[in-house]
Amino acid sequence: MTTVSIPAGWPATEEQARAVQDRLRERVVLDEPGPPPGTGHVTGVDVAYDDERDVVAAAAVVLDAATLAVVAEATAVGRISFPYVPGLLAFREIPTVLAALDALSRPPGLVVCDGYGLAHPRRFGLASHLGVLTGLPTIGVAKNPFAFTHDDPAPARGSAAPLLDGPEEVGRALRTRDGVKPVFVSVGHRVDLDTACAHVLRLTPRYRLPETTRLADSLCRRALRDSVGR
DNA sequence: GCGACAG
DNA sequence: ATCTTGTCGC
Repeated sequence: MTTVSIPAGWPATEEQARAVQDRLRERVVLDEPGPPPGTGHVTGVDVAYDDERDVVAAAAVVLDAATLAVVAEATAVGRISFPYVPGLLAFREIPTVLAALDALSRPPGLVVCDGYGLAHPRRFGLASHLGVLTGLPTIGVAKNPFAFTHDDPAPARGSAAPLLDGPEEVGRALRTRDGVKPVFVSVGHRVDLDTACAHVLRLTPRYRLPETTRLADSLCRRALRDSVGR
């Protein structure tokens, strides 16, 4: 497990953070299909907080995309680098997530983030931000529709409906289990939306949320507990 | 102007 | 995100 500090020059205000997003957004690549589902590695990243202690723990879990077997894991802890502000989530999570990714012994392949990519007020959510900084293909899978709208997908697993920001499609409400609330998929970097959804369906053989995020979630919570003991 | 709003 | 035990159900 590695320890990270807040990077020099990290935004200190919302205005600065939005300026960073506006600048980095130009580097997002949207014209690649992305890695074929079921091949190579798929990596889940997630973060847990202890606001009381000002500590954040991140985890990265690498799965074999064909079997969903875990092939590598890493964690990192650091200080909380930004308050939670809707639309600026990346500034709270990214330094520690980058450290966890760096600590992996295997290449991550496609990275699955908790949250959004293109589905973002300025079209630059956490998944897009992480993709631009690492160069890796990324997608976002969120549990809530944020401020976006969507029709209810048909009840069967695999059904989907556009996730809309006004008239613009920014992602997809994707039903991963029969009759269960959908997840909200959006493109991060170097992956198209159809491919992103195909990956998410392969990652949900049993539960609503992808195995990647389930495993990363439990690992970062454990790392947070272990960082102080309890 | 105010509230809502990924995690 | 987080506060939080047992409990109902497959």
